[in-house]
Amino acid sequence: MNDRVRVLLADDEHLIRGALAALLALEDDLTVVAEAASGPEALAMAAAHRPDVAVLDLQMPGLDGLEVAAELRHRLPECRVMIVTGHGRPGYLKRALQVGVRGFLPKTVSASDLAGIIRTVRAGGRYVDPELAAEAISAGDSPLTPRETDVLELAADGSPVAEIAERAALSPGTVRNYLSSAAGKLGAENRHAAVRIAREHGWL
Amino acid sequence: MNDRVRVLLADDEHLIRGALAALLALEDDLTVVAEAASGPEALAMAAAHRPDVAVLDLQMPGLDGLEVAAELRHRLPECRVMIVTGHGRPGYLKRALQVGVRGFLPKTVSASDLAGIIRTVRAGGRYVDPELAAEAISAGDSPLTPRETDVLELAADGSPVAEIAERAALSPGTVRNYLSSAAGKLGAENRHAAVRIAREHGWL
DNA sequence: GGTCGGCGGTGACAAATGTCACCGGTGCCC
DNA sequence: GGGCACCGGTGACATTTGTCACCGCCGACC
Repeated sequence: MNDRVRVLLADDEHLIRGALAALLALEDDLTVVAEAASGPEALAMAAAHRPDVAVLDLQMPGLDGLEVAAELRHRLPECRVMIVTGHGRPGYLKRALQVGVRGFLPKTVSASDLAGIIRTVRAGGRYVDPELAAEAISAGDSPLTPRETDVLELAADGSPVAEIAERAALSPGTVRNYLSSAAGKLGAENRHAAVRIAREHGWL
Repeated sequence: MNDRVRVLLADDEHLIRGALAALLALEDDLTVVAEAASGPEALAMAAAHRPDVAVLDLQMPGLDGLEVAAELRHRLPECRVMIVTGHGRPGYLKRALQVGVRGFLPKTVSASDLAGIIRTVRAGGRYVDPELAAEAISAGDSPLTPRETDVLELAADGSPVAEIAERAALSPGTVRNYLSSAAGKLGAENRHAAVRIAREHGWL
């Protein structure tokens, strides 16, 4: 395999994306074949340029990195996907691995590390930042049922129960039961603290 | 002035900081004399290297960009300060200008723009991203009194009123009055929605 | 001096919320 | 078939909360 590694770079922050592209261009065996500033754009560029490795920012307009990764898995199975994140909460990592992401790292790594990881992933390997991995493991799985998670998510903006019930097409009593149960499982004093705790663990 | 512009770069994300340093190094008239990964480190490096321009990320461990900017203003008045932010909420901009920041821009600008803005700021000019400026102006000032803001901040983690009252050394009744007043001013249905709205406007 | 806004407080009341017990239905697994 | 967990719901109850009126005390401003 003497071809250069074809890389797709997706990040909504031009400054970072441009800088990254410049740095990766310094590596002899890497070529940035496409750049994107949003989720949908990343998908389009991937389809057009068929990169070997896609480096996706977690937070992007339109579709976030995980959604793009899930799509890419179906549309371009041979393309390896890596997620780069600013300040990553655990939970994202787990979801990322579930959609077939091969690399997951914070932006605190150095550029030369990034290049090395791209090569590793290209060769079929995996890389997960040790610190994020440790956090994810210690955080564990969400104790909430799917429905509890849904309702808690609807409660996230501080809406009163009546509104949540309407949006969830549930009885207000049921909503309160779910919220009470969720708050109990999370050790929160009320649903609002529960939202915060779930957010911190990446369960929301 | 044929000296090169001495730049301090502070960002907790190595990847970005390194990439930025590499890009700025390509400019003939700019020199990155120091890098920092945290607020306190930024202050130390600034004191040691006395840069002409400090480029600070808004969110950093220890002290955030605004706090560093405020300190620098006293300790190194001749050093111009610029703030770079990922996804900036309005309100930060206003506070930034109040502590004497000369440039305020999102990370969506290009590297060449950044270099140009560094030169502008170095020459005594100012630069504020037009989009952020528009948001800040339309957002306007906080309608909350200082005390209301304090109490709302204590309510931000979802604590019950009794706990807020204790932490604020206030009577529970007074706390409820402040929260009610704040929610009214912000058009929120309850204090939790009020917290969210205040956050979105950068008033918290 | 008077007015006004912010601060801190009290008391009372209505509404929202949290909590518990309990119901039926479903699907899964042993 | 019997457990068991999840879903959706009802009703009752105590607590928390939001809301309002009203109090005094400052300090600023006219």
